[in-house]
Amino acid sequence: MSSRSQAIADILTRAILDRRLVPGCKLGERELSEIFNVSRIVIRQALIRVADDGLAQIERNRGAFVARPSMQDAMEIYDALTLVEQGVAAQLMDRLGPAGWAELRQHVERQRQAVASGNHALADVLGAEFHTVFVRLSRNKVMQEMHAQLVRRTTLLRALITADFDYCNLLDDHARLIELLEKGRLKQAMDMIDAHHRQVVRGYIMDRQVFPELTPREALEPYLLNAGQTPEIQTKNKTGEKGRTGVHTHVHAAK
Amino acid sequence: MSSRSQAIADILTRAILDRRLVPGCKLGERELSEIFNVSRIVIRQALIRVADDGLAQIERNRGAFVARPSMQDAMEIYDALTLVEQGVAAQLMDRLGPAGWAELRQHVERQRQAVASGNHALADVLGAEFHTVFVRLSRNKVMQEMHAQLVRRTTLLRALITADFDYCNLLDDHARLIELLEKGRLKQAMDMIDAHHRQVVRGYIMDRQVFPELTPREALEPYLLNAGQTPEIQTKNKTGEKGRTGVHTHVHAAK
DNA sequence: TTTCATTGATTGATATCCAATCCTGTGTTT
DNA sequence: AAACACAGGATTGGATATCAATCAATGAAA
Repeated sequence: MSSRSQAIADILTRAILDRRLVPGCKLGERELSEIFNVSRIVIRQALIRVADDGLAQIERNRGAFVARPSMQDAMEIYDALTLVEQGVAAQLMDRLGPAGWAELRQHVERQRQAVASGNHALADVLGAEFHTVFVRLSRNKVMQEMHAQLVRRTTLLRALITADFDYCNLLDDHARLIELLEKGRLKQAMDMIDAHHRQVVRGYIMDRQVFPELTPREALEPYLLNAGQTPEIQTKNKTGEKGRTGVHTHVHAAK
Repeated sequence: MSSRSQAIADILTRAILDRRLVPGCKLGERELSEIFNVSRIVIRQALIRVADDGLAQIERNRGAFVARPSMQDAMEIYDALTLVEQGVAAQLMDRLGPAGWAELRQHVERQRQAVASGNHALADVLGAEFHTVFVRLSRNKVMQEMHAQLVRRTTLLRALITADFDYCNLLDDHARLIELLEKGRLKQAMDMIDAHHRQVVRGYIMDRQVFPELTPREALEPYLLNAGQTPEIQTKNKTGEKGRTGVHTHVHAAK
């Protein structure tokens, strides 16, 4: 197993992507160290990792906060995502074998079945996963990691916008993309990817107020099930928190 | 000013890219902490940053080493770089204004003058910088950072290969790329980028033995000029290193 | 009411200590 | 002599306590 700071960074990442830790939420070292029952140093290392991934930002002498990407950031992220997926599409058109196309079609089919059976949660996951599978078929780990990071950041964006529609569930887009690529119509496929993402960005309204839904402790509790072996700490916290538990703004105010 | 660990990570990165710290070189925490005169924890945080960037790898309970990318890694990195630069080329063809084209041409011209005046060092830097300028003109910070990371990794690769030719100095390629893009010949431009990179990878011979050219202390000394204020530590090290200074393999043996 | 100063809290960083793990050298056994 | 086992050293991963620097918020003074 890797280091504990990596494990904690993974949990924080999950919590952010699950929108349990919302953009602007303060990630205090002491608070997190008490939650995970580790020292502040491990937390710092975890925060460095999360910040390097673009999901948090560290301000000197102020602390770490869940990232609040701007509209400009959103456009840049989607532009980059478009670029990567278009490039992968071009590569796959040349290099992908029958087994690969079959896997893609099978994935879409599974999602179709999920939609048909009313399992919207699964359909959502499969819809988002399509892009990941798509890139994985390029058999390029470097590109996979780059793409995955971009996807994580788009997922974070979805905490800041009013999502009118589930863009990932556009089954038709995915199915048509496969069809176009197999027929060698690269230009049309790339335009579709571009339109796909442009449509999403156009729907963005980023002035939505983000307010604290959960405290970090509440947000992170579900991820600690396996490692929770110190109720003593929790009681200690309850008794030791004194008066500062009252009103706690967990949202980083815009400057 | 950012944190100390970030500054040290930057220095380590520079030293790796300058090939003063060669692939496989062990980056011991204690040794680095003595070199930079900081605590081991700061070094750990710096190493995490460098490793996240792909220039080092951390093995649990064994320590950090300068990354030794495989031939497979090299191909994937260049594939990704090709993909990104092709995508940027396509974007620039649509969106770049006259000022942008002028900047590109001016950059090539400056490199041409450097070559003409025999300043090969400057020509090298400008040649490598061309790709960076190219991507910067996309005005997409996300993509810029992604591209910069890929470039750093290719730079690391050059420590592992026998560089028969200076691929970045192919002035003609750069000039022709601009010309093609301005004329709207996207397909040809993209093929040129692909050929450019493919040519480089084909020239790679990665079974070159990497042997320790410098100890970390020697490698990092030039970067410490501004912050060097503790000769006391150095003398203490000299007297305190005892017998383990003898033969020290700085190269991580291949498994 | 505005400005300034003090105080409290948090971060950045150090030093020291301990446990776990890896590497190595030595000694023993076959 | 070769293979194995074991013990010790060295290094990493981590905890804890402590201190300085900085930010934020409160309260006092003009």
